[in-house]
Amino acid sequence: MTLFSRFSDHIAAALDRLVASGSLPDGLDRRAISVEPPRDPAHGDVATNAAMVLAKPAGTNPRSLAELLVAELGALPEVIEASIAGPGFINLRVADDSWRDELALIHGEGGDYGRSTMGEGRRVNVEYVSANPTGPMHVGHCRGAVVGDALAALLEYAGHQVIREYYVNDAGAQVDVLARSVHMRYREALGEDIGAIPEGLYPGDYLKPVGERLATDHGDRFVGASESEWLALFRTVAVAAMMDMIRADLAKLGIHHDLFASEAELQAEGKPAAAEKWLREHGLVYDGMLEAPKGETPEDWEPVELPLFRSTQFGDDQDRPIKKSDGSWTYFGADLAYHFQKSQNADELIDIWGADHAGTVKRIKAAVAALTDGKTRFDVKLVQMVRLLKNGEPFKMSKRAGNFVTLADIVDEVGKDAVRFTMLTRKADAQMDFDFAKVVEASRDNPVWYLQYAHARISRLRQKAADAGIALPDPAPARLNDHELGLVKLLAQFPRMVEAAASAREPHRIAFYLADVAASFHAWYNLGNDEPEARIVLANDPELTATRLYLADGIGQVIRNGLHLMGVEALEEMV
RNA sequence: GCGCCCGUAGCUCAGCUGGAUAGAGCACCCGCCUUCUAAGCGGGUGGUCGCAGGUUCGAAUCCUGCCGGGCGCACCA
Repeated sequence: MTLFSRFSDHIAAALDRLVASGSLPDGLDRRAISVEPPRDPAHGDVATNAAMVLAKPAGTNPRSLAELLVAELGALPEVIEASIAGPGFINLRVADDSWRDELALIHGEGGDYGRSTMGEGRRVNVEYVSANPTGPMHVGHCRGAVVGDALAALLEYAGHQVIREYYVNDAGAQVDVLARSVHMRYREALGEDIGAIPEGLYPGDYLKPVGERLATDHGDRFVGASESEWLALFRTVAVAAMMDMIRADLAKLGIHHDLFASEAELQAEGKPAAAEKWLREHGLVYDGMLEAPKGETPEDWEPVELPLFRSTQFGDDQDRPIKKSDGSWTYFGADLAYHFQKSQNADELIDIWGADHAGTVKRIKAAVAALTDGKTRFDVKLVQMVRLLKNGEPFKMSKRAGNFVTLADIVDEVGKDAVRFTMLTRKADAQMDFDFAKVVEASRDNPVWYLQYAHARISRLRQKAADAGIALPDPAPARLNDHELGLVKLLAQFPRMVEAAASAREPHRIAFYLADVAASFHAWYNLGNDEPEARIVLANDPELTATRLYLADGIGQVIRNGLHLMGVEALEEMV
């Protein structure tokens, strides 16, 4: 058990004893109690707000409750000082041995140090990427892909059962456009001069191989045929090819989904119709007139009666159509059924969307609330835009039609690790600059590099000791000095960071924490530049060398665990 | 016009779901440095947390109203 979770238990037990002795009423809500390191290390190692949070409901004042708690907590063997500060904080100073034990725990648990049972096995469906199957992944998809993937890993590590899902929009008009575009390429493959791809179709070269394959497989029988003869076939083949391409792009980023849900299959199985029926029975879908769009009304606006979902009943601004006037499902109508389907196999749902879809959050939240009776927790995480730069200047995209900066381009340019880490160095809902030059720069300014450098340096230290022929006895943790124990205290926060990041669903917190760890490691290492006796590898003191390597390895372990969560490789040496 | 997101040091951003004296990197200033192989190291200056109210023991954080920026607002996706 980690130190901070043990102290949570200590505090809970102390409160239990106060309840048992009649000093505190039973049944108080303890969820707001925090157990965390104080901002200022001078205040101690562990602080809790328990007295302040519980005083009012307990009908007492923070100060006197704090005094009772201090008496309890101060009696613990591993607490060497318990004091009350400010309005009622309880500060605890923890015995050095407890920190040494924590370092041993890091070694003992290895890759599992930081893993949590917080999620209690709850099934969480994370839907991310879900790019339309009409072309390769481009930069706009990249950030959401990384954030979703890192969040999935984080939730898994924090004790959830995670389903990584991709919704394939293979039923809408855009895939018909794709099929027609492929038909052009098919004719081209058969020797026809098709000229420029007409406006409105997908012009990209990536459709050529699809056309060629269709030409090979089917000859010229669809050249002059009417669309009804080939559209479905071309659509199926094209979507499959696009999804292969998208999966390959995602694989470059190290992303693999568990499940690809097809909108077309969903519709073929009658899921939207079933959802509509259910909603109508509950008075949540009715036939009504669609309101004109807010703001400027389009000139060609015509009122029309459509089946509308009562999303206003759940906080949306207007009721939303689930079918178009031609009888086909709207995107929302199908999406509603899709979320219902997801909710049947998961306890919680998370969608990762681009910020340009912010306007549709309310309606889909309304739909999930309606269909699950408000019982399924559902979060939509909006991921903001990424601005591409090179040395601070806007990155110019090629002007060639149909050419854009693809995800594959970016990964090929700077590597998977730089892409993934950088995408996680901002809150998802804040805009971000991605500078091609800076993310691969070998300098302090570049957190990916600085972090991998720290890890490589740690590997190098062990190598150096071996090269110097230093025989390493068992480490003697008692010889860790205060500065070094301070590093252990920072490492001990990793499990807390995992839980906090997972419950806030903010994987970027791991990135900031790791950058902090790396900076602290480098500072420690650099002490040896001025004072030779502060070096980690000391030929004349094998025991101290072993002790310091023990700490260095602990730092390396936490860095590895954190990077692993982010899907970034921990390097053994810089190349 | 309405909705959502954002506004923190000169710049780019954190700030652990309401805690203590608001932090980091860059830039700037002052030192140091041919190193545990390494692309530097140490320290310092710098803030009315957009503005004004409110909630309470306590607010950058929550609520309201303004100001400023971004995104969205059709049966598209």
